[in-house]
Amino acid sequence: MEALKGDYRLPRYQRLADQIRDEIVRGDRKPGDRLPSENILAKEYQLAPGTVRQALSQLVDEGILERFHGKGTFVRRPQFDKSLFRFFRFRDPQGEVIVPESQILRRTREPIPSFIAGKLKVKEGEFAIHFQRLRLIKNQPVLLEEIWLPLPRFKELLKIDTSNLGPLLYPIYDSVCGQFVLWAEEELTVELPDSEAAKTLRIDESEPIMVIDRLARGYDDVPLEWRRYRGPASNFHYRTEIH
Amino acid sequence: MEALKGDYRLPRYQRLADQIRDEIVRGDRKPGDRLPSENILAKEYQLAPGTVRQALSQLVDEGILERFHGKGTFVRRPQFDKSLFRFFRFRDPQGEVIVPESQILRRTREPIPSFIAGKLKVKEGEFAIHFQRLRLIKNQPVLLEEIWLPLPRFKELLKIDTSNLGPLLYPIYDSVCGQFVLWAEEELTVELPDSEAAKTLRIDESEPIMVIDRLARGYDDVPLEWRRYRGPASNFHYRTEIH
DNA sequence: CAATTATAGTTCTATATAGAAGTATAGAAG
DNA sequence: CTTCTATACTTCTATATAGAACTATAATTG
Repeated sequence: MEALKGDYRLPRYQRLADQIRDEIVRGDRKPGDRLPSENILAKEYQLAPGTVRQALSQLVDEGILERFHGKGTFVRRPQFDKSLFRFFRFRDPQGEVIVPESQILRRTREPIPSFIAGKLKVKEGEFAIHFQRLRLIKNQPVLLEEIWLPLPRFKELLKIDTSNLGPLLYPIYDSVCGQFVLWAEEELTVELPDSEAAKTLRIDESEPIMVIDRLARGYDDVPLEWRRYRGPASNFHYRTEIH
Repeated sequence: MEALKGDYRLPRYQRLADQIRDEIVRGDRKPGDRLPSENILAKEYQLAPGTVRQALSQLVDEGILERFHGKGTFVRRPQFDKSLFRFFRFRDPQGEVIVPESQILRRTREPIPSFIAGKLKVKEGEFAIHFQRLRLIKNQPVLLEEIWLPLPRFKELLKIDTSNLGPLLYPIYDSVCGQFVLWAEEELTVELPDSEAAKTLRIDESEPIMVIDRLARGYDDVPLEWRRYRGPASNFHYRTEIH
């Protein structure tokens, strides 16, 4: 027999949804966990089954839960295997998704630059993890990646071995740090590379590069990761949907 | 006393939602129209109020209807005034939205090129409207636009005066042709301009340009419009969200 | 042992009902 | 005329209930 927390003036289904979302955000319920059945939740909270169902429906719409007829309701686990590159939008000239290899150049712990601190909503001077990765296709560099992760949250990442990290970091964030990327915003510009980037990408400094800044967010829209891609603009192919 | 059409094996709320969506797609109900109240719909179709409400909720989620507490349920009208450039994603270097003027260079009726016919799901050789627009900021060309519209659907557009067309075409599609853009997909590449485009944009042929292909879709995801933007890649700023 | 059947648990669909809360309008009161 | 009040209509919240449809497991049957 649980009690609903939160503002009593809000509708009951809303308060229940808030409460369950909170349990997930705080880590009390983890991706893959099954929730108590609708009927059991109804009894626990002294609500009608329909009210419970309405609360769960809202969380399903938010992408936090998923339901399976006859099986149960579960905290949603990202389908990294299914849509491998949910956020990876680069394509070859034919429009097919490319899967470049990845090679980690650096992993350091350093004070976060103020520009990125602002994006990640972190105090200036805080420490962060800084990854530098090179993405290659047939040993030809195609992308240079700078990745910044705020530090208390991702500290486990400093411990693990970087050599056997695959190209997909988001599943690692999930499994190692319990951090869960739900959506992201990206900004694209075309620039000329600085001399260091030109050298790493093995291009001339006069060749334009595509710059993609991404801010990835988790539950509650909290900023989790900032990254910047840089690669030769020629043969670049980016695809997106607007709703 | 109406009867539900559609496959009788589908749930009733689904059949009702399909039916109402169909009425909107066919133009029997137009943006801004108010639907009969939930109770009246329930009586008309011999359904429980909750079942009707579930059907309407689905259409609200799809973005086709909107509800107002105490007022009624309405066919959604796009908020062109509110988010002026819902699909316009170019920004200045500071990230602010730019509103370039627009100047229509051509409006012709011609056979649709096969590449675009495929995108618009139209038979090759069909006729279409082809707009060519130039977008300028302080009389400086920044974008060249090619717009293709399939012809039976947009025939009213051939009649109207092109001189007083504003920068926003989608409200025109809605008011003049009853066509309603709901979402779009875009593909970005960087290329070198052909000599004609270079001349129109007043740039050198060696200066890279950003190419954005957009396919805009309406109810039922039917392709409505194909357009291609081309503009100097420098000072380009594109922003999007991925979910 | 393998295949079928029964059973219990889950979500899903649907009905019926009641009152709260917001909106618009007509009429009364000042 | 302006303001308040009553009324009717709308969506919104909530309860209670029943059975369908789907899943997993245990028990039974061959």
